[in-house]
Amino acid sequence: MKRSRTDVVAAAGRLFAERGYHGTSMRDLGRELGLVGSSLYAHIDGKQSLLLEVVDRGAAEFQASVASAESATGGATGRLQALIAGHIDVVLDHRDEVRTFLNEAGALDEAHRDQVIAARDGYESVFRDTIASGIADGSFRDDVEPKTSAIFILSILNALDRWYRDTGPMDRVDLTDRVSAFILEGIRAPAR
Amino acid sequence: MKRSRTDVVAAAGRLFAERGYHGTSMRDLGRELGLVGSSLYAHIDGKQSLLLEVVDRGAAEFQASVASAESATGGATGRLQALIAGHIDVVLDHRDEVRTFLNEAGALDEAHRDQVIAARDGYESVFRDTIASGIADGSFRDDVEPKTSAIFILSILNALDRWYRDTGPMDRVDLTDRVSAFILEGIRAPAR
DNA sequence: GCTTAACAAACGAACGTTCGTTTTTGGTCG
DNA sequence: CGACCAAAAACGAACGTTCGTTTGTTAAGC
Repeated sequence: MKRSRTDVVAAAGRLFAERGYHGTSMRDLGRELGLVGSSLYAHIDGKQSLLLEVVDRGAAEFQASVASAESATGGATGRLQALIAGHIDVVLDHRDEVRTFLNEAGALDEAHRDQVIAARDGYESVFRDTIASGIADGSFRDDVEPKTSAIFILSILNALDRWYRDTGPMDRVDLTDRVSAFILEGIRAPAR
Repeated sequence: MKRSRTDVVAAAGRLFAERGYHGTSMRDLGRELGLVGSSLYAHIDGKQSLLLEVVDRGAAEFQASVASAESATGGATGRLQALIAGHIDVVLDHRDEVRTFLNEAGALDEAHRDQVIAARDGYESVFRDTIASGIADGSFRDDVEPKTSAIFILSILNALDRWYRDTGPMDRVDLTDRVSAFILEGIRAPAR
């Protein structure tokens, strides 16, 4: 049976996401593809480079998403909502790569791990800057801290894949609306 | 040098939290304590039972915290704030056990993993019920979903240990206030 | 001096990876 | 269309290493 390099990377993403890098053996990965472990080396350099490829794929999805949210209209609020919607789609459409990107970067060698951390920080800064500009133009409260709020928002978004299923009672538009409402309005009832 | 069982469990928590269960070898753990790997077996049954003990310790901290928040005053809002403050203290005062509890439960055998999942769900339900009672008495908006909101709140709280340091510019009271404000009020500026 | 802790050595199993060989594949030509 | 063939893919066996754990023995503490 002919397998392509892409098949191997996809299967690696699945297993790394599910069991972690150290919890996945090359023989496990082979079995996932109906192969014996050593056969994988016809397609890839080794386990570590496989992890790198999966993680890079996750990072690239976020980068593509943020690029397309650049053009959002509706001021800081509209821009933030576009960032949120884009993030949700990335997390849910590329679960395995994103999970690996978020949870298994620590298994990379130091140089690549530092790259991932820098990429995450750059991504976070887009949220931070959007919040800061919303404070400046009066869209957001002036007592929120951009840095802290950005982290709170990303904490919610990055945890979505742990519990949300497209097959559940809530569709993705509902989900996005609820996330946005929670972030923008909180849960307290407005004073009457 | 005399080591106690407690020392071993504490060191295991440290390494499991930092490198993951599968990323930590018994020889690594021995080295952490100035021992050779096989010496650990004078204190513990094996690696798996060590993981179980660390995870149980994390679960117990949450249980103790929720028990002491039972007596909070101030209606649903006060109760929720007490739950938040308690959760923050548990996460930051028991980082290693909590991290292991949250991230490494998948490395447990199925029976114990199911126990952990049940414990987490029970804990989440306290948040859910508090939110539901706050909706019922008018403290919270009536268009929030208790289940979804509880998950959002816990997503923020469980991610704290990834970025917050007590040594930073923000002390723990500040942190707790910012988290509470974000959850209760959101970030949007109130209409004028 | 008796219990407890730590050791060094060894166990079989599993790890990532290499290697030489066999099988499968897709294109080319009679 | 079937026969051939180079290239690619999969294999089984083996490598050196590391894994979790067991065992018998030595050192340390009350």
